Amino acid sequence: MVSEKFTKPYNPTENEQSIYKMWEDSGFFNPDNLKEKNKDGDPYCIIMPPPNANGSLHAGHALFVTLQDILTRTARMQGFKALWVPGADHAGFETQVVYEKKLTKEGRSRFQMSREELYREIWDFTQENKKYMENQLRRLGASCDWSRETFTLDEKVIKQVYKTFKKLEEDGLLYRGLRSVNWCPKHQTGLSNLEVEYEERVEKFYYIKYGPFVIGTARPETKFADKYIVVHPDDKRYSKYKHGQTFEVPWINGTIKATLLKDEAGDPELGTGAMTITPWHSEIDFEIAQKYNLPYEQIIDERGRLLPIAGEFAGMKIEEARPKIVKKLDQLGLLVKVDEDYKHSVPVCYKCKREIEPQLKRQWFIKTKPLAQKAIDAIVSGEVKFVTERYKRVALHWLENIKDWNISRQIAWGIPIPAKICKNCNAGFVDLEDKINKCEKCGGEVEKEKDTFDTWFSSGQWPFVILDYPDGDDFKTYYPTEVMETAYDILFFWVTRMIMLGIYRTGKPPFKWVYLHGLVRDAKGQKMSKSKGNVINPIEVSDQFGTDALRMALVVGNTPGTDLNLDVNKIGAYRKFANKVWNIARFVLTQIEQHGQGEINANDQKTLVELQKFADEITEDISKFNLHLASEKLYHYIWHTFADKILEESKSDLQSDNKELASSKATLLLEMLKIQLKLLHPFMPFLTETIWQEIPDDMKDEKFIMISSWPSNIKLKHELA
RNA sequence: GGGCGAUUAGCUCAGUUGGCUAGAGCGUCCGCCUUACAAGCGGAAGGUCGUUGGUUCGAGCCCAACAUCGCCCACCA
Repeated sequence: MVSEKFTKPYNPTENEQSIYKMWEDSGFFNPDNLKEKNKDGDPYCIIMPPPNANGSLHAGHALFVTLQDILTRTARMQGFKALWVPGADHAGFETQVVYEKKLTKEGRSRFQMSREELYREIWDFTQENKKYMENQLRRLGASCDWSRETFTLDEKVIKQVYKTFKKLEEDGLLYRGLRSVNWCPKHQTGLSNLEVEYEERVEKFYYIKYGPFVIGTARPETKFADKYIVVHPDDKRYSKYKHGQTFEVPWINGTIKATLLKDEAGDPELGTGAMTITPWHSEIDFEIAQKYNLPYEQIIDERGRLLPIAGEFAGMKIEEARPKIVKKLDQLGLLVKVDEDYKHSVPVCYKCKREIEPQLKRQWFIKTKPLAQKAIDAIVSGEVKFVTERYKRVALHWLENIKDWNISRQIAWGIPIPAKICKNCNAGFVDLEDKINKCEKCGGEVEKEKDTFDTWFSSGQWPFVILDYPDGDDFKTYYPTEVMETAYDILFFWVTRMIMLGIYRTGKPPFKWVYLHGLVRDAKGQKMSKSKGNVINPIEVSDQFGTDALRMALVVGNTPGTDLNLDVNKIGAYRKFANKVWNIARFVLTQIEQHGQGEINANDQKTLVELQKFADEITEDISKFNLHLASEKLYHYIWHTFADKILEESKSDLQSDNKELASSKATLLLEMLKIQLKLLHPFMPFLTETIWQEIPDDMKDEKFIMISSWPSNIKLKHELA
C-alpha cells in the first residue's frame, strides 16, 4: 500500500531531519564504509572551507554546501571513493572582533583581561558555536564525513603549522624585522595588506613653508620630527640645491636642521614636488629612511595619540590636534595655503573602518616570492586549473606582484608564534620545544614571543594538514584533492596561499581545480548585512520551504563566479517543484502497485533511451561544473517532459483493459522515475531519499538512493569544454 | 592609474564550441476543483538581446569603439 504520507503535499520539515540521521547513522558519509564499487573506485575529495566557529551560517555557506554536496554526492553514486572533509575555523582576528563586540555589550573590555583569560573565554565561545554550526550544516544536507572533522586549533594543526614555520626559517624564507605595519588603533594589532580597505575622503590639503621649500600634506600632525626633505633629482625647480645640502628651518616647535635628499621617490607631478618624510608612520618614507640609513622617531602612539615629541600637543588625539596644529602653523606664518577639497583615499581597518595608522613594528615576515613562483608555475602548467578563466588571471596577477607577508598578529586568539625574542637586541628565534633561553646573537636575555599567527597562515596549510601529511592514509589517497570550492572573495586570503604553502610543504598543489562561486545578495542585488536587515538565514528558509528548495534556488541559474541575487520567491518556486516530484512519485507508485511490473515494450524502450541520453547530458554538465545548467534541465525535463507529456500520455494505457499494456506502462514510469530521482538526488537529496524510501525494496538497487548507482555510464571527469 | 565583469520579457536571471521560431522563475491576463498534483492543469500577452560599426550563408554569442552600472588591484607627501 502506497504510504499515507503521499495523500498530503510534500512536507520537507517532516522528513529532512530523520533522513539526515538515517544517512549519518549508515556511516556512508565516510568512504571507508562504502561498498566495493566505491572502495575500488578512484578517490574524489573535497576539503570543505571550514566555517567560522563564531556565529551562525549565512546564505553563502548554504551555497557552498549545495555546490560541494552536489559534487560529492554525484561522485559517491558514480562509484568514487568520495570524501568531503568538514572543519571549523577558529578564525583568529575575525572571532576576536566578534567576541570583543560581545564584551562591549556586556560592559567589559579585552584590555581589562589577561590574554589567558580572553583566550579561554573565546575558546568556550567557539566550542559552543561550533556545535551549532555543525548542526546547521546537517540541516543543509551536507554529506560530509564527520569522523574526520577538524578544528583549526586542534593539536595536529598546530604541530604542522609549527613545522612549516621552522622549515621557513631553515630555508631562509622567514625573517623578523622592523617594518611598517598597518596598525589598527582600535583593535591594537597589525593587519596584512589584504585586511586594509580604502575609503574615499574629501579633506583639507595644507601647503606649509619648510625653509626654502613648500611641502604639501593632508597630515600636518605627523610632521614634528621631519628632518629630511625629498625632491626628484630631475626637478628643475630645485636644481639650485644639492643633494645633502642642509637648511635651517623654522618649524612648529622651534628651528630645526633639515637635509635635502634628491631621490626618485620624489614625484615632481605631485603638489610642489617636495616632501618631507615620516618614516615611523609611512611605509614609503620608511623605505627611503632605510635606503639612506636615516633615524626615525615615533610621533603617534598605538592608540592614536601624539607623543611628547609633539610638545604642547602631546596626548591629543589626531582629530583634536590637527586643527590646533594648523592654527599654530598659521600663526607662525608657515601656512602657505589650504586646498579645501582634496580628494584622496585613506586606508581603514576592514572591520571597524577606523583609519589605519602605519607604525614601525618588529614582526615576522615570510619571503613570498619563491613560494609564489612555484604557485605560478603550477597554475600556468595546468596542474591547478580554474573553473572560471578570469580568476586564473586574477590569481596570477596577484602572485606575480606579491609582497612579503606579515604573519604576526598582536591578538590573543590564535596559534601562538613559537619563538623567543631577545630583550637586548630584538633578534627573534623560532623555538618549537621551548629550548632557547638566551639570545643566539648577543647572549642577552630572551622572552617568549607574545604574538599569534595570522589565521590565514595556518588555514593556508589546511588541505595537507587535515589529510595528515606526510604519512597519513588520507594524504596518500586523497592528495592532491579534486576541487577547492569557495567564494571568490577569499581568493587571495586563502586559495593562493594554500597553493603556495601546499607546494612548499608537500611538493604538490593541494587541489586540481579551483571553483569560485559568487556572493549571495538579496533580491535587489544588495549585499546582505545585519544593519540593512536583508539577511536571509538559510535555516529559517529551510524551515519554511525545505532545504531542497533552497538548494535549487541557489544553484539554478547561478553561473560560477557570478554573484547571485536570492529572491525568496525563487525558493518558493522550487518548493512547488519538490511537491510536483512528490506527486509524480505518488502517481507512479500507485500505478505500479495497481498493475504490477511487466515487460517494457519496444516503443517505450525508445523513451528510456532518450532518458538515458538525458542522463549522460546531465553527467557531462556536472563534469564541466555546469551545475546551473544541470539543475535547470532536470527541473524542465521532470516537469515538462516527464510529467506533462510522458505521464499524461501514458494514462490511456494505464486505464486500458489490457493488463499487459497497463503493467508495461507502469513499469516504464517506475524505471523512469528511479532514473530521474537519482539524477536529482545530488541537488535535492532529502526529497529524493524520502521518495526512494517508499519504493519497495525489490524494485530498487540500493536501500539508500545516496549510495545507489548513478544512471549514466559516462564517468564524472572534470574538464571544461 | 591598471584590470575585470555585467547590460536579454515588468522584476531576478539562464542561454555551454555562432544554427534561436531567444528560455525559466516570479508577476500579468483568460479558462478550468479534468480521480497524481489548485503548491495544480490548459492557454495567452510581453523582448528591434545597452548603442554604433565590422566579420560570417547565418550573430544574443566573435571583433572594434562608445555608454551606463558594479567589482578587484595598486597608489595618493
